[in-house]
Amino acid sequence: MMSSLNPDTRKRILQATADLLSEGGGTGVRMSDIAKRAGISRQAVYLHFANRADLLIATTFYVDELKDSDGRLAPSRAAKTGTERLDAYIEAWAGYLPEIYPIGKALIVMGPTDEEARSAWAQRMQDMREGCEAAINALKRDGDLAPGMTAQLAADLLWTLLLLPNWEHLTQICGWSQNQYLKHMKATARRLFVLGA
Amino acid sequence: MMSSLNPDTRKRILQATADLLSEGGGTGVRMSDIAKRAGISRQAVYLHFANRADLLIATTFYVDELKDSDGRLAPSRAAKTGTERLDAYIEAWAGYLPEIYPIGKALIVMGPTDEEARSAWAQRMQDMREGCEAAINALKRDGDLAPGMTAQLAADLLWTLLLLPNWEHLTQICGWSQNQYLKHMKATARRLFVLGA
DNA sequence: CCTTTCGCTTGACACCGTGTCAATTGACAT
DNA sequence: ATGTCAATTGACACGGTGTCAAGCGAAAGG
Repeated sequence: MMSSLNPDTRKRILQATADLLSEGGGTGVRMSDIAKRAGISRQAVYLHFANRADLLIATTFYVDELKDSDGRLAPSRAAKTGTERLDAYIEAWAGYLPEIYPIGKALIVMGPTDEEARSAWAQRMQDMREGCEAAINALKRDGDLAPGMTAQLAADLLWTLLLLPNWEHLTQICGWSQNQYLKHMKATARRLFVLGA
Repeated sequence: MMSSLNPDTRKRILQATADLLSEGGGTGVRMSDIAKRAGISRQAVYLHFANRADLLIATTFYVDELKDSDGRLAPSRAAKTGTERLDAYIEAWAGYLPEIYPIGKALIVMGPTDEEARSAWAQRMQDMREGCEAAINALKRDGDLAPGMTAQLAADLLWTLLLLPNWEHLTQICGWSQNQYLKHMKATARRLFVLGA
């Protein structure tokens, strides 16, 4: 339907969106700003994307592709022990977070007023939960899940712990570096979920 | 400055705001909705509150007063051991969360576009951090802080763990009951912060 | 060389929610 | 009766999203 349009222009829009969101921390970016940055008219943006939510969602995929986001998960899948898998998964996610943060924040911000944006982000979070479950299940398979922890409970907790707003809070309000985030999330997860840690 | 206006009307506005936010989960409440519910004109709301952020902030105080929010903290302050204090603080906060949730969410949602809303909520979170620090410090005083934990690190983690979006996520997405939230947060905090737990 | 098509531009406009303003009403006091 | 005062009414500006119609320039095809 929109296949007749210039794919270069489309890419410039996506890049402009990603850039502006990064600069603005995921907020305060209007359609007109994006158009200006891409060097086209505001209306031309609507020739390529139905609306703002649509554009933001397309930008998440653009960023994923650009940064090879799922290549990042390979070490986690390759891990032998559950503990290794937990570590590797947190490492992958922690690396992904700063990349997806601006656009993720933008989606979260528009969530309350836009069902499309809300459900697109919710879908990503569901995917992320599967990673958490897989790590926890590997732990359980090894008999290394901490006592008093069901797989369900542990997955819920790990999932919640790793949510983007927590990363934002720890790095921006508490002043943690990315390395500290990674280190402390790994230590926290071990302590919470791994038997005798 | 606005003291000449009818205090009953002011109260009706605040109550209408609190009610509507509760019903709407903190989103989708417009000035006109509030006015209608309070039985006055939209403009009359502006006679009592300078703007939407102002009204929301006043509503937080109204709710605090209505629910005796700081009376809730007494058990925490009275706790003898650090572990007791940690438990009591989480209990107090967990009881507060469902009450403040709708209006807190509304403030969070408008944060990105309204500095007044943003900083009002940030202030509440700073106050909450002091409670976290006090509990952690009591633990440290008792020599019961888990090894590898500095007071700073533990306070950051506890603070983050208890943030409103996490409560929202656990109760609304993961389906935890309020009792489960309370129980698992206490268990998680003990496991993370208390020596040999 | 003329015409069509295509990707984009230009400018106007509707909609929504917030916030502002001026004129007015109706009740209650002095 | 006069004034004061809370609140009403209706109009309007603004900013951001989304829509529409007309036009323009370059490239392609006869």
